[in-house]
Amino acid sequence: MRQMSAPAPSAASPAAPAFSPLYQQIKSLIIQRLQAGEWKAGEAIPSEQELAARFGVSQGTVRKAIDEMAAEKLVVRRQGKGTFVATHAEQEVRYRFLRLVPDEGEAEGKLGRQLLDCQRQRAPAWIAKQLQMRAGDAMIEVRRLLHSKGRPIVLDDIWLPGALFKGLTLEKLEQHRGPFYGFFEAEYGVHMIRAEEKIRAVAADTESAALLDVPVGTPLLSVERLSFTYGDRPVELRRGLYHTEAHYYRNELN
Amino acid sequence: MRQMSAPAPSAASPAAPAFSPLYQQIKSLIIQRLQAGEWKAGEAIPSEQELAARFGVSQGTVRKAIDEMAAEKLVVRRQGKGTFVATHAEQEVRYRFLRLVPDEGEAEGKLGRQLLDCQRQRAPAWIAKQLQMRAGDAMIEVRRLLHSKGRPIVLDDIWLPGALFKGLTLEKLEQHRGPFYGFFEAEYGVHMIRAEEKIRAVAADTESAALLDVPVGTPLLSVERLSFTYGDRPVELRRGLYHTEAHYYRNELN
DNA sequence: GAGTGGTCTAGACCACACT
DNA sequence: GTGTGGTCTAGACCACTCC
Repeated sequence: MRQMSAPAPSAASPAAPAFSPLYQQIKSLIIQRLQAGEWKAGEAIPSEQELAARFGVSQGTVRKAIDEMAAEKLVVRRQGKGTFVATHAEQEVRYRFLRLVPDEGEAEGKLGRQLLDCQRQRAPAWIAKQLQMRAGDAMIEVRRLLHSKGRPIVLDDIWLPGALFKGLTLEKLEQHRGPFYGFFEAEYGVHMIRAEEKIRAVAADTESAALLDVPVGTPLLSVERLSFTYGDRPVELRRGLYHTEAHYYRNELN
Repeated sequence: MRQMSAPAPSAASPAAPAFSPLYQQIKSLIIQRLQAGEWKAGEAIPSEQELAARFGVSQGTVRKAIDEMAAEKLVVRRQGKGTFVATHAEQEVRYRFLRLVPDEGEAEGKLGRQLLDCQRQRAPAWIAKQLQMRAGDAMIEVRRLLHSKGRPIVLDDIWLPGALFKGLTLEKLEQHRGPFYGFFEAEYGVHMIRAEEKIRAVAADTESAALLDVPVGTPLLSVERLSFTYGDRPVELRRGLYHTEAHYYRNELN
């Protein structure tokens, strides 16, 4: 592989220079292979030496590519062992995207899970738009409650593209233990690597109030999350209603 | 400077190995100088070559130290020009810590600012604890409103340690244009480099409802922010109440 | 001991900004 | 042109894991 240089001025390339450093190109190639499922979640990818040989670049260049991927949490480095495809199934990073923390005792204990519903539907326009599908396309909706110390804390409404999650049923979800994202990786090869959340304060309506066991009108945190897989493809939309009486949403600003 | 190696087994060092890579030591040294105010906000720090010579290490080692500092936004690299002390005063990063976004039109227009109050007080226990001071120590409280398109959106209550912000008055705050954090840097040498937020949904009480021009009981986002300067020293506590009818709090998960 | 990632070095060359 | 950060290389050695 050779450094891509700036286009010659005489060449017919009116717009994008399409230039990028070697290590970025290497990074893209590795991500392509990740996306293709060449290595499964939790497995080791080839060593830096081997990748360097394979791509015909120095180890330092591969290293810089992998450094960025580690920073983006696409992979995890382990000294002496290798570099591994990141997974939501591991103990340390379970509920990586859940920022809800109890007021007392930093470490949230085990969360109880109660599945309410799992239906095949046609995507309404506002959901289809965010998931980059067409209105009316097949979509799966899952609803569930999370409990902490026996009390309902989170009411989640989850929407998934039907094309990616063929055969997903309530039974399958119930059989699986642990977070959904670990299940999605193992069962459908869909890795959530990044998400955007829109947070608002709303009042509980009659249905959510009943499910969360609070009076109608109670202020709740509405958390709308759009999750992305490789290549910035949106693959999940969910809206959570959080009861923040004894919990809070924790965020770090840098 | 030489690599600090693991302690000899015979030496009397029962606990902490106190080992760290060279580039981490360099990073600490540079941060110490930042903290000491050797270079002011927005100024250039010495070139990588010069720092390497000064510390007696290779340029690559200094580079790695500065890479981390750039990732933590302590410093900003500019190719061809140099490396600069990060500042909240620059146009691009103003309101770096404010995550509130209007529903329509990603780019928040100019925010109107209305100062309500600035008082010297004694810190109550719950504030003193978070700011790592003693209850009863001198503290400054500032209250303000932020407006968007003429409507009040944010009600902020800000608490600062009196010892660090001597002579801060309502008049001084009013004279200054732009975000508080730029003002704090320029006037008091206090750089906010990181913050933690605790977010909940609450109901507007009579006072906040009046100030934000909403009915009592309206769900509001309560955002409690603890900001830190170098060395993880907490130097500001604020609580904001956000009206999220036409705005939302945007967050990115990685 | 062999294999992996982690650190450090020295030097070459490129891209960019100022003057 | 000079000086800055940005990329790439090649090689040495260290730290950790597993056999």
